[in-house]
Amino acid sequence: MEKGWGLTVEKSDPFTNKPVFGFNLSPRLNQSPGIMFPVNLNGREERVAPPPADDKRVFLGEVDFFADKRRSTNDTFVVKKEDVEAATRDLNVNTGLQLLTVNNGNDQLTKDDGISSDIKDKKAKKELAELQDELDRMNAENQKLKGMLSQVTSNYSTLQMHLITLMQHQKNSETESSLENQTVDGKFEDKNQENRGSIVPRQFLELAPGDPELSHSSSEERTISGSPAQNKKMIGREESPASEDWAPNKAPKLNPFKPADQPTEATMRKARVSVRARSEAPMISDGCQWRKYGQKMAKGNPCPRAYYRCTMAVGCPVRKQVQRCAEDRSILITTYEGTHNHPLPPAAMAMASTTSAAASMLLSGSMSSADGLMNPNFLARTILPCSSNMATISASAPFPTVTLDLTQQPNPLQFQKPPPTTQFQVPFPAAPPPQMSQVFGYNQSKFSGLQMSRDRIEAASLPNEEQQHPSFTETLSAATAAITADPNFTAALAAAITSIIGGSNPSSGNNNTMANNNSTDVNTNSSNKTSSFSGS
DNA sequence: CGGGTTTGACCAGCGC
DNA sequence: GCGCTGGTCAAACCCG
Repeated sequence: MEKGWGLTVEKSDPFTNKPVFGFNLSPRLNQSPGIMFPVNLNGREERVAPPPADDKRVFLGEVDFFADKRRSTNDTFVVKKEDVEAATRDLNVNTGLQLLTVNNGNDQLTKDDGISSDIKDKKAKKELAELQDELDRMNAENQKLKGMLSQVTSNYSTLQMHLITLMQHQKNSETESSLENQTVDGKFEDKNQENRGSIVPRQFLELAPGDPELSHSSSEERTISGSPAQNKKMIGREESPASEDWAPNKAPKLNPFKPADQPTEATMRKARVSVRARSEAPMISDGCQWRKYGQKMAKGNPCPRAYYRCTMAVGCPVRKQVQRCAEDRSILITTYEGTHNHPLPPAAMAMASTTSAAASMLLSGSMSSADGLMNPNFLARTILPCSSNMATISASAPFPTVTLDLTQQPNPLQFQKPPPTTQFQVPFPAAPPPQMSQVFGYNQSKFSGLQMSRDRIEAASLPNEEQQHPSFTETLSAATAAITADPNFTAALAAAITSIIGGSNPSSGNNNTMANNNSTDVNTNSSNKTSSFSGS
């Protein structure tokens, strides 16, 4: 090879701006630039087909292959100066590649003069590259095994929950008819009907601990907890006098179902909905009345975590935790747990519906499809296909948690160019077991509507009645906007969830009699959003 | 004075 | 068994 210029060519990823590959060119690069590039790889020449002018991806893939090979050698090849100029010109014209460096031929010659040291250097670098490749392979294998372990664990949990659910449903079927006839008046029966169409799955409501009506607890049963000392002795601290009104703690005792049902109930009760929103206020106003009952410093976060319980009714089991995000203290993380057992003003009812719906959505989704829980991210994408960056589901947390991240605006591109359709698969099988629809109190079409929000986006212009549901994009955008404008975001958030679930009007829920209540906590704008989002 | 907050103590669960 | 951590309790305190 004669003296000349070394030529190193790299191409950057147009999105990340990072080099995605690079290679050295031989002196004969300019021979047939429009057809084949002679590329010198590890001492031998190969020819690389130039990319189709309109398809960069093909080219990227092809050259990526060579880029891998290039890692095993740091050869720099020598070309003539005039060839460099021609090659550069041809490259720019034919491929859009950029000439990054041109090595001076004299420097190259100096390197070539020390043949032995150069060979040693090459050998060492080659070994290093091989070790690096080996390390990469091991890392990849490790990640693969981790993923497999996670899947197996999740799958086990899913199957376990599924089994418990089926068992409970069987018991429900056995006891339902008799229980429905035992209502003191027609009140429960009416609400029961409403619950079936509510966004809150009936099972979830039934399991709402301490709910005197929805849990079918008779007044006599409710008074059982009036013996704190006894309860504390029998069940432990959770039945302490101070917590006697805390339905979650006494639910196992009051539940008419058999002990075999309790694991499911505990899981349902522990489902949580976490909302991340930017707020300078110490606590988000969500329409409920809360009493602070504790504060702790949580590990890994310099900001204390505050514990609140709902005080709108004696014995309401709903709790929430409020903590600022350690990374960004302008973000307030509010975690809700439980279901209200009392009438609520519209704003509070919206949040109650939100948390219940989101929690039940998580639980029902995970229990209905092993595939869903096997990959929590997949489940999250499936539940909220248009907002994978806004809603996440944690299956590994101590309690299943839905996290709604409302700190950022949705990415418009994400909705205009959705991911491949495989990510939009409905977690339910095409024909879900009939007991599933019954157990969770909503029909498949509603849940399917949740999955079809992308279709709604695409067909938003059609004046079809069924498409008048706002897409999740629209809803969440509006919700986020509402939060930005007003920390009292309950209705907007509820609207988002409600829309996802299938557009059940919150006012048709079990507390619809409160819809006309005048609550000072109700934000007018938010209320309007609620009604408009769930209008159909 | 009633209701809410603060804060140290207590308990349960979990990992080592 | 021990220590750590999260969750809760409850007396003391604060405030309107």
